[in-house]
Amino acid sequence: MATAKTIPLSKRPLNDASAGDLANVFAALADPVRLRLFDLVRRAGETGVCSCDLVEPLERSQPTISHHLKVLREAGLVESRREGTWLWYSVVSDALDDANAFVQS
Amino acid sequence: MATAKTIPLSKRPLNDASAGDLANVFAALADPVRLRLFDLVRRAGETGVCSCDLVEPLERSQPTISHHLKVLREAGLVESRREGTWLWYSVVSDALDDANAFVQS
DNA sequence: CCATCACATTGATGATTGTCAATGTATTGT
DNA sequence: ACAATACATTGACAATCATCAATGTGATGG
Repeated sequence: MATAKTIPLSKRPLNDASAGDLANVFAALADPVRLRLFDLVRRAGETGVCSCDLVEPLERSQPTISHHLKVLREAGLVESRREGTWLWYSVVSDALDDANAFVQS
Repeated sequence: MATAKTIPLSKRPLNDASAGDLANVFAALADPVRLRLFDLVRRAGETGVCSCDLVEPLERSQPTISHHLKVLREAGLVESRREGTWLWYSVVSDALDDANAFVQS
């Protein structure tokens, strides 16, 4: 007899926990400035981009950019590496896998 | 000589307008209840699902569900069709195309 | 016409958010 | 040690949001 446990994960409706996790990722992308930030970081590839080069093109104050980068970092979408006084941001690979799977199907 | 106009759209950094549109879509998905709502509606296929069947599984009040469905509708992700006193919700096909393209690359 | 059912709208409340000026904290070069 | 640079944190404010109780609206059936 078929029980809930026999239903493959992908066929089961979203439970509250997974929905919460996914919603956090989408929330990180739910702001124009953060979307453009992520886009710029992603374009920079493995090398990444210095956050000092992100303030001007986005026309926001330095604290605002810093705040948005923190949101992206805490959502697991980007990571930073110190190089002297600079911070280089790059995308976390596979960070968008769940989001991708959800939006795809 | 290469000018900005010769760069294909997909290779250009996100401008503010497209970022705003995309952010609106992600904002609609940035809530656990709405994610699960969208998931349930999508699972219902072309037929769609009566919104009366969405209140109980999500454990929210009827006005709250109604509010979230409105958000999804205004984001262009779902549409509704009247059937007597009921409203049947179904997904708008291709509504996630832009989001998919962004998350994919 | 009236009661009922399905759903939307209103109004209120507490929580979260985007933004910036001011300030704090590392790190580097002198 | 000091000044300068890069970035983070704090504190404040207006705006938006998720939620629900109460109420409104529109369709159906008797």
